[in-house]
Amino acid sequence: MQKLTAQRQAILDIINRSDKHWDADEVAFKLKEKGISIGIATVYRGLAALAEQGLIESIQLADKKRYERADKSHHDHLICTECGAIEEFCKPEIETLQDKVAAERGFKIQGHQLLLFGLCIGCKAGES
Amino acid sequence: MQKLTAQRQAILDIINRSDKHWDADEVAFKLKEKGISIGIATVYRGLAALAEQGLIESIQLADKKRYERADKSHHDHLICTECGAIEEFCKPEIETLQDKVAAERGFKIQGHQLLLFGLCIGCKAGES
DNA sequence: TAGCGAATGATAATCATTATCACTATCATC
DNA sequence: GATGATAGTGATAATGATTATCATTCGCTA
Repeated sequence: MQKLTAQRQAILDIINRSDKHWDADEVAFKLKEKGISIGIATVYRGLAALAEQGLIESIQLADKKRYERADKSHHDHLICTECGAIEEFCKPEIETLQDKVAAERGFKIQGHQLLLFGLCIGCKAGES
Repeated sequence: MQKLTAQRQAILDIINRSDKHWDADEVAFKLKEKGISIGIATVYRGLAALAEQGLIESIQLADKKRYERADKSHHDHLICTECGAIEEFCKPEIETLQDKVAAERGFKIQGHQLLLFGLCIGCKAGES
């Protein structure tokens, strides 16, 4: 049984207070900044536990995992390959089509991940 | 300028001859099996080069990259979280919606990745 | 108060991937 | 044919995110 310990509450608090997509290091740094001392392994375990309990959301990028607040409606992500900015979007029609695909194949969906890679409006403007 | 060296041709040949989704280790093992000796770093570089040239396709999973033949029409993937099987599907309507989302935000799409996670038909049947 | 399961923290280990570096192959040009 | 420029190779060290280990500690319940 997972526990919501003081350390995990501190992690949750940081993530809940912003719209950022945090990685483990950033969370650890923020904790240090706030004068809270938590081992890096505990940060990783805490993030995994919170995500498992549905208290935060996780997205898996190529190199690392990032976590964000869970109290938002479901959405997917646009990722700028130039500056790394992460934007969110919501397109229920896409989800509907995904469900249809899965149903056609007798596949029981547990989750999905849709990432769109490209240039955000700012980086597109700065392109040669 | 990228070159299609003998090593890279050997790698390409392996991938083109099957419908598997290969990771670097599997390719290296297959090469060894065929009596071809290629350094592991060269396998990684070869796979990256071939993908960059569009001769093979790459998909980024959570833990590692996998590569597959490029001479298939575009598709996305269903991944069984139980047995690791990778199925392919094609849903042009989803791509259209993705383009629409990007256009709405002035985002210039370079690529995308859509993964559906769940239980394949076999594993679903075997569930308790 | 004792005992149990879960969590913590420091640190070592893992694993895919990338960097380094000395050397080689290819190819155009002198 | 020699020379250079450029890219590739292979062995191996390094990187970086994450996970495992293990002794210790916390919060509970019997």
